[in-house]
Amino acid sequence: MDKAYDHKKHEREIYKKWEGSGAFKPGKEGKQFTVLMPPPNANASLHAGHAMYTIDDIVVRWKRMQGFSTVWIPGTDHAGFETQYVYEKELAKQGKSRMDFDRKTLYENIYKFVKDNSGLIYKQFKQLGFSADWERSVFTLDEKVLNRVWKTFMQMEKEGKVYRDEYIVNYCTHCGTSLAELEVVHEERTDPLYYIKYGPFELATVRPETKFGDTGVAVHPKDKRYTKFVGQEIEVEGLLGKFKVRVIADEMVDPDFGTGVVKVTPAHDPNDFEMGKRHGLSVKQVIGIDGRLNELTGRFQGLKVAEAKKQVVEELQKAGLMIEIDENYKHSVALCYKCRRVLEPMVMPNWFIRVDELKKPVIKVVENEEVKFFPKRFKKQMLQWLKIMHDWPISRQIAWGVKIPVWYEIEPENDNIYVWWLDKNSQLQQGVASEILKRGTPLSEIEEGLQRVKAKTGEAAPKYKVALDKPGENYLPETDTFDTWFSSGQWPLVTLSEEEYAARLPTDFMGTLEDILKFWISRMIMFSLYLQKVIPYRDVYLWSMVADAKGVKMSKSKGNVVNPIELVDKFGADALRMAMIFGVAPGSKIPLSDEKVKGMRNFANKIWNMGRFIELMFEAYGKEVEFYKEELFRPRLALEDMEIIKKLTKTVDVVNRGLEKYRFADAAEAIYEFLWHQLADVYIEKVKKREDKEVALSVVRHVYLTALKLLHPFMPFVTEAVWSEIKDLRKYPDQMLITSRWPV
RNA sequence: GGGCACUUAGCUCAGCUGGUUAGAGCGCACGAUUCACAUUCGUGAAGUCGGGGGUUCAAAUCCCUCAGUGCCCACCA
Repeated sequence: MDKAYDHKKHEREIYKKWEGSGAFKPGKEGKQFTVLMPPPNANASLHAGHAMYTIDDIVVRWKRMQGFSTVWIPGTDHAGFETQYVYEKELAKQGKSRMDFDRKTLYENIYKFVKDNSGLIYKQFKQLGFSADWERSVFTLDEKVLNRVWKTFMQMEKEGKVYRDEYIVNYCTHCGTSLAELEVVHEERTDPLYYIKYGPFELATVRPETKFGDTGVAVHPKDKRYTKFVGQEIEVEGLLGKFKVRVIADEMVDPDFGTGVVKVTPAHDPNDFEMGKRHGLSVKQVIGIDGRLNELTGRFQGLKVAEAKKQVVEELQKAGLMIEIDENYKHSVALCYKCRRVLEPMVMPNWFIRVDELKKPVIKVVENEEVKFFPKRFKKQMLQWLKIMHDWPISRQIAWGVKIPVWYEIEPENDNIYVWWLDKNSQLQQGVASEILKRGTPLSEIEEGLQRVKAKTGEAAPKYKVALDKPGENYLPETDTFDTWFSSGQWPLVTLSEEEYAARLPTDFMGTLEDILKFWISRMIMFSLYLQKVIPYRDVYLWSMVADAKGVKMSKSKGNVVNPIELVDKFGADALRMAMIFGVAPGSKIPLSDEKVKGMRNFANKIWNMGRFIELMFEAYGKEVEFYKEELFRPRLALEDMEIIKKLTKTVDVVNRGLEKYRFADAAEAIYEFLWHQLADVYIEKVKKREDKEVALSVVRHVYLTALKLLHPFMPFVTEAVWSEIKDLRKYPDQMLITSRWPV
């Protein structure tokens, strides 16, 4: 054996051996144990967060050694919005944008992009030693997933759980899609608050540029100052001349804010939208999906929102309508979580799922702990969120995703379908579908270059059919795609085959990052209960962010991002894995530093050298030892022999209990302490002085081999490496550690 | 504004349902070492357990309160 453990010399080879032996496949015997891998983005490369999948691997290896028929099913996610965003950045480098492509081409290009960039993450997972059954890998755009997702949608549509509605959504004019509330990030900003003259009132607003879309003005019902105006139509002087709005009284207005008067712009503010709905105000859209003011804004048409605001403010001042400007107004603004631009609340048609009924059983299984959360506090977080969860907007206006299987019927006399498409010369065109057809453009041309279809909702909505294929001549497809979580939410049902449901559902363990608790965990429980009347898994273990040595969250802007693969190169996979676990409480941040990983590399080396020492001792004294394979010299054991055996038994116990409770650090620390400070520092030092070497060696061999098993789930490579180096000292020299029996 | 955590050695953190000298990893100081390992070994310094109050024979551990930090949610015209 070499003097020091060189991970580079062993890791690759050992992994090949495992994989080639079929060790990652479920055994034919034993109870089923199933773990699903949270699918990383298909085109992603490994980041520190992924390294935490180590926890899943520990559980899987542990159960496999315990004799369960264990399988860890991996997969990748198409990650709709995330991926399209990355792709568009690539496009921008070539001076192009998504607007240069029809939808079909854009999808195909992204598909190719993803294919070209996928595979890397699995390679990296393998470098970390993950023992998943790679041949079972599922991609969320695989045929079987698509079929399942469409089937689900059709069932929900049939049962009235799906509806279309005009709804105010957060729209990112840069990314070209609406976002669910969950995807919105809020940021505290200081912006000017404008006090303007507004008919008989004065009022405060941060968005004077939306004034063109005002259809009402609101006061608090109990605000005596304004009671006499309620219900009246008032005339307001505006930049485009005078206009009339109705005064409404609504509880939502805070009489203490500003002057206690609010202008109501239902098309461009979520609260105003709600208020408008309550009082029957009309919705007047003045900002388009391109982020520019539209034809209803006169000379301001075509200006981007920020520029429009500037000009409107100037003109209000000139017109004497501006009273004062508070420059230090603090409020939070909604930002796109991806591009960090300010979102534009916008009214547009969306597909929704009614969650009231669907979430009830979810709340039940969380409350009575059929699904258990580790650490426990996430149960509360989950319940809190489930209770306020409202209808889920599942449509996204991006090309990269699972298409919504719906077709709209174009009626000759109806203007309820609006389309954007690239014509024969690749020029972007838009207009009302029925009118375009009347003007002689064939439907086939629109379909060919189709970018987007926007169909009205409510009474004006066109008839539609739910179908995968075009149901008739005069139809245009829905161009929206499903929210990524709509497909990944069905993960347990698509990774397992239907024949396996009975045996492997619920699955046993789900370890994932806490920040997708609401996006993903909740939806999986919901879909599994709705579609199969079964919970998707019994135990959910949430891990937290991987942070730097100081406990600060890693981020590119702070420059403290650690690349796990570099650490693996430097110190070995075992060292990184152990560093992720050691000294980390469940649910807390995981501080990662070179020093820590280095320390664990030293531990790996210690393990190696203990093996080396034992081998050398057996070479020197082995001939005299009746060491019939892993047996102890029971009748001649010394007191210190009994002691170390007792300590081993205790360690087995602590490791088991730690793993059972998902207290991985407890388990890891116990085995670390035992191997290094009990076995190496104390017992082995005594062995050197023993006269009855044959007895001591039988003990050291037994204890060491057993301890290697305990350590294997945490540090699989080095343990497997020494295990194989000292094969002649073992009873079954050909047996691999990965499939050996867990000590009891 | 509502909720959930956290505040213990220089740093990052363990200390479960209260009970003998409060622990680990890293770091630090001093020393050792041809005999498995310098990716080593030994010895050691270092904490009034965020502040205040309470319960108890006994509190880092339970309760109240104050302060700070982090996270989740809601909302901000």
